[in-house]
Amino acid sequence: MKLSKSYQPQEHEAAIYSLWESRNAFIPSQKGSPYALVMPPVNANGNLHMGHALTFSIQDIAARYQRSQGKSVLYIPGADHAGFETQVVFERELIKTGKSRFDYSREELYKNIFKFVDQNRTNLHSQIRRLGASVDWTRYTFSLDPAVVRQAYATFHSMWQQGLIYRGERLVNFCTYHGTAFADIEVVHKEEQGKLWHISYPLTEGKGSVVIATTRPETMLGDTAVAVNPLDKRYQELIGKTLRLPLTNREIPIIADSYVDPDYGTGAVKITPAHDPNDFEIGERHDLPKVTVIGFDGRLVHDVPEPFKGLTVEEGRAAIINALSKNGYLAGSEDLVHSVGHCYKCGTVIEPLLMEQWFIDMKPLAKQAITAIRAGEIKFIPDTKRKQLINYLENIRDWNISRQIAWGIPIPAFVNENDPGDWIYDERVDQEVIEVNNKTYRRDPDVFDTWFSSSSWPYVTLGFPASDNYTKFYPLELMESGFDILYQWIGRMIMLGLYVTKQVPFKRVYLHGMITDEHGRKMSKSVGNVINPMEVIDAYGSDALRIGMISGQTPGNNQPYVPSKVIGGRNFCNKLWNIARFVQDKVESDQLAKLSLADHWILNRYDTMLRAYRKLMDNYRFSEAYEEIYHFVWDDIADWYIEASKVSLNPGLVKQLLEASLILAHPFAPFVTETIWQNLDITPDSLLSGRQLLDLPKGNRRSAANFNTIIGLINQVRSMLVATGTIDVKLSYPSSSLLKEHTSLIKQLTGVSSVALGSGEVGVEIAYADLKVWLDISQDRVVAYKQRLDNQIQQELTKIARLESRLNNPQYVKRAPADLVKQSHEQLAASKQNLHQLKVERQQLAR
RNA sequence: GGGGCUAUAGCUCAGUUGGCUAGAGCGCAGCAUUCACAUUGCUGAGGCCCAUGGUUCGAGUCCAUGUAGCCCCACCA
Repeated sequence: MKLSKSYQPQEHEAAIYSLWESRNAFIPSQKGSPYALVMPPVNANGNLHMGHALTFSIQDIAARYQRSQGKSVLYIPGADHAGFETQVVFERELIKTGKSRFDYSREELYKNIFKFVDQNRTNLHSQIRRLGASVDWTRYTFSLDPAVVRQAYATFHSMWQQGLIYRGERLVNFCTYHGTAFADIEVVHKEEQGKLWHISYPLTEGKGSVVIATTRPETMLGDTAVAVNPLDKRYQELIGKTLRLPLTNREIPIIADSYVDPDYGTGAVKITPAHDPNDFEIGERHDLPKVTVIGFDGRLVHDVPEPFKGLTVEEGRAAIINALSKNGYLAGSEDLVHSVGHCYKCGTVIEPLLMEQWFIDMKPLAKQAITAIRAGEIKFIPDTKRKQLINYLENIRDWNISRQIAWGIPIPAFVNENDPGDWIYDERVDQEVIEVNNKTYRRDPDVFDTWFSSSSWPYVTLGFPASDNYTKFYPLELMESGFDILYQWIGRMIMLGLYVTKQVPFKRVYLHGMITDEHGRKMSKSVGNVINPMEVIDAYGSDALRIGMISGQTPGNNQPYVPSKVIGGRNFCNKLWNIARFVQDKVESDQLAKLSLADHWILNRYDTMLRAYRKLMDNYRFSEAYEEIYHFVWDDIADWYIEASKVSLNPGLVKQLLEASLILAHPFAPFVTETIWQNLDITPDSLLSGRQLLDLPKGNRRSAANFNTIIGLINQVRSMLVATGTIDVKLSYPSSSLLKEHTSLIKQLTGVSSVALGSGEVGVEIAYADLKVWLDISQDRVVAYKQRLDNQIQQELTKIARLESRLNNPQYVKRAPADLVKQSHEQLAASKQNLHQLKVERQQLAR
């Protein structure tokens, strides 16, 4: 097919992806050493966003580059049921139809969400394809696939047996709107303006009272003690005595605990073990009863005096303050800013509530992980994330894995109907009640935290425990993810991976930042600055989006979405396209002619660039590697080599260079490079995808240097022409074979009207290295150019001064590496030579 | 309270173990244009690399302190 005038991505992308799939291009080659990476499973409840565009671009560039290195690359796609997240999205849809989750049984809800997710998944798959991700669809994994569930159960069971999982009544972070508990890590803390209330609790015996300070007066109804610091002189006498709890008349003890800070508030703290994590611990230490006064609906319940029963926490607070004040118990208040936990989805204040849940004892797991990370078994890009993760692991707390929602993997545990302490493991989760040893057991209605199952991702996707894939590809070479889930996913994968497989799950972690809008603000619907990656693809093409994501990108930092970078990428694709058009028009054979100076030059450039490119790609420095290939294609090939080819064509070499460039650019711009490949009759049956980098012959250095001199001279002439604003200039040159050979090129690229051999000095002289030419420009036009020359002379003089002082410094000569000193000498010599030339030229013009 | 990040051209950002005469894209100014490409070509302007001190022959890069932004963790009642 004849290539159109410019690259139109929309006309080719879909067909190209289908071609790759139909030719099994992304199934591991089985040749070469294995290289595996796994796509972080996409939440199956919405559309791809810019973060996905970034993450898949990075992963896919790595995957495609490794194929070009001859590796057997496995890149596994997947989706996550995303338990709570998805249920929230689904609920929002339900509310639009006038229903709520309470209109359905758990089973019905589960089925409906499954349907919703299933539709969404197909949509997501097509979006992943549009981004060009070279994933092996035959190994696609969904987090509710039997294998994933089986592994979650196996891990749960074995941890339970080893005592790493326990069930206990603890204070959990409960969202009263969503009706479920969360892990500590999922709670969002916000600074809020609040009040510290001072309340006076009278002594049971005798006169006097103790004034306590609290931000949550409503929980006083559940107080079971007041604590003071054992060393606090003010309260020394009172320890062991009792107080009468206002509004309830319950008697509570004054206890001593070193947790209490005598300098904060009044130095006396009310203790509510059922509603505050610290109080819970103090309660455990002092064996205090736990009085629950807030229910799972967020209302005051249970052991609460009548007037307050049924009020919300907020209403209760006001009512209690009012009652305390009326009865003379309120001793004052002060403003304070404190941090309050909120549900990360709906913003409801998280209530610490007593609840029985399944917990994982994280300390031993974290310890193993820290050891492995410290031993360097996992490389972090950037390395600072390693320190952060270790810091987190060192302070880790137990992980609550129970969730009170419908959408998720049911916990395979049953409790004896007649003995709440008798729990057994059983996988018959499709039954609510089972009989074991003539006893009736009822299923735990809860489901696993999604992260519990997704933390097994690196090995479940490979078919652990018994599969060739697992043996061959585990541990993964690369885990690429956003740094926002460093703790909840990366950390847990490492811990569970070590626990289950006895190996680290991956050798390298690459963490990208968040995509913000152009001014560094988070993309959010309410601000209205969200950009849909599919619309960017519609407008500029998939390759352009990938390049926009990757150029100027560094790991570990947030990065703004900058449209101009996408446009730059689009333009680059078009540049490749037009180089291909030139080849299609002008190159009729693959005959390799005798190498010209330009040929030697471009081969030299290729060699230099290829080495830099490889080194950068091997070190996951994609942005810089892209710059290498970008400048090679645009500056070297398009601006110089193709121009030289118009004068003198070496068909075989032009073609080879195009092929080589396409292979190099392919990881960044897979669609346009493959489209060109398919349309150019170069090896028609094969795909570009998967081709290995080409080694081309090296150019002769002297020949290359000679061509470089021509380039320099052309640049000088151009500069002069622009500075003098002249047209229709005749160029003459003294006898020189180098110049003679390139007269056409010089004429074409400078735009002079003629290039001819001349013996006399006409007009102004232009010199570059050992070449000189004359331009018939009258002396009076060169004022601007003279100014430029003067500037250049000045620059050269400062440079020489700097180099000389450096070389006159005996310490430098003594201590700097020898080759560096040698280089300085060379630079100085070159500078002096250059200065001389500039001066000669300047003198010429001065006449 | 603990941990971490950022500060470089008008904008958005690169700059690996110190060797920099500090780069890119976009933007800006001027010129060109039927010849692969206006998704173009050419020429150019534009920077006390946040501040101060230190280490070093040499610091954008390393160290310390400070200033200004930002993120994460945490049980300040």
